[in-house]
Amino acid sequence: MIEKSKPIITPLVAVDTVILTVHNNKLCVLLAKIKFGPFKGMHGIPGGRVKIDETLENAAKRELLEKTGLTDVYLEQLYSFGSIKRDPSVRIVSVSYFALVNSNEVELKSTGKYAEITWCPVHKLETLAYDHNTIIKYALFRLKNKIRYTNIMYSLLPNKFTLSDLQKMYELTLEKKLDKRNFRKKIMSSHLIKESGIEEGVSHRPSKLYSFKSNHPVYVEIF
Amino acid sequence: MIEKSKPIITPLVAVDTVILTVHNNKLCVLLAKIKFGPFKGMHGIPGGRVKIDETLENAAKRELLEKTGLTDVYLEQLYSFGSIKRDPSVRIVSVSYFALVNSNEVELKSTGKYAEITWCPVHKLETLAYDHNTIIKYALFRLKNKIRYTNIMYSLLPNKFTLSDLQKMYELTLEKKLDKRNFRKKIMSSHLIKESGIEEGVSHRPSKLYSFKSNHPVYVEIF
DNA sequence: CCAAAAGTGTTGGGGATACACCCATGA
DNA sequence: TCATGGGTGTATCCCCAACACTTTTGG
Repeated sequence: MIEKSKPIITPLVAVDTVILTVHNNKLCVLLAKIKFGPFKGMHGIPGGRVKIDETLENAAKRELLEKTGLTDVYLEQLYSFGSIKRDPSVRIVSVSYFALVNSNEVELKSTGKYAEITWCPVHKLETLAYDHNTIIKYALFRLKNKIRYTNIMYSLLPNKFTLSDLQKMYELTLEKKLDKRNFRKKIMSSHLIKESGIEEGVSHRPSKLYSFKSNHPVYVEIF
Repeated sequence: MIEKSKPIITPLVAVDTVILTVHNNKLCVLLAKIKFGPFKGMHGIPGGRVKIDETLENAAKRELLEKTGLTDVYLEQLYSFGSIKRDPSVRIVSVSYFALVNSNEVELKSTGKYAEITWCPVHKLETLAYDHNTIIKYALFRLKNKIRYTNIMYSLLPNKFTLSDLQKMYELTLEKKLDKRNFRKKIMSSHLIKESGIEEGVSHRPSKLYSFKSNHPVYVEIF
């Protein structure tokens, strides 16, 4: 399987992962400051070469684990980008993924290749390395659509949450206010979540807590 | 950019294209009989390695041109498949595309790598080479969804067509009968097509001909 | 009793579905 | 005049959007 003494005439394969969360009441993406190469000093989403003996998804999971310490989150392949000069130094095809994480469960870790790692609001992005602005836009587009007919919000929220929490997630993602009564009707009629206790220690009427029935993707019309 | 005397430790990159059409009143996929390699003798969708100096989309267009002689058809990236053993002899990541063509405009051409090329009804598929059954299923899923909110049927039909022709395309793709009156109302209110003459030489009331206003993808809610 | 967020019902309009008959043409 | 497919309108239902007040708790 391994050929020797041949020039590389194939594009290389990398995986780039758009890791999204809600942090400080804003939809954010995980960015890393790049230490080496043509985009040294710029920020970008984490990524790296796919090893010969790992699947694309496993490469994305490896990246995710390194940067966030998380394993069981929603992860989905987005699109493959193959412009010839997206990396000016070498021909790389990037298979992009997007992940949804709950920022409270994450401790950001820098690793060898990156200088620092931060959450950056998706609507205040500087110019990023490679074609990463494009990739993030694509991820946001996909996310906006997908929350209308799946339960993938489970991956953005803690296990138990209030309906107001959930509504806020939808509002931040869709970038618009939603009507509270209609929102609740739709969510409840989707049967994706179940009651799961009562909030405590708040100085107002305590809300019911809910949790998703499934922590795996389920497809149902919601909106 | 080209490194010498190093073992290849990166997966190779290929493009596989699901070419769909309506032929003999059935939704069909273009299959090719494979001449060489581990799947010799089996059928599969056309594909091949991506060259170092061509984009993914251009690789798919090249494949399409070779097999069908067509250039200006609807072509969209589907998904990238990267199982480690999808090709048992070498690690290949396949970026899949799907295309819609009008079978009347196509003359199928065999080329070096493939023994024969045929249209095969998508619901009568044998077991194909690689993971090509999976890829085709994925393409059909995408197509079924996409015709509900885009004009991509333009690529499956001749330039001028009747509303009955169009309805038949939808029915074959969605695998269900549609109500004629409601279908026409929805299509007309989408404003995607325009009147374009009258049918001639039929032994019944001649139908109006229509054509798509745009032969490029347009997104509009239809169904 | 006040502040703060939770929780809850009704109405009206628009779009989708269901359904059946007349029309234009060639043979 | 008949066979063939082309072409059209209406009634109903359901879903969605719009909208404001009461409830519960802690301080």
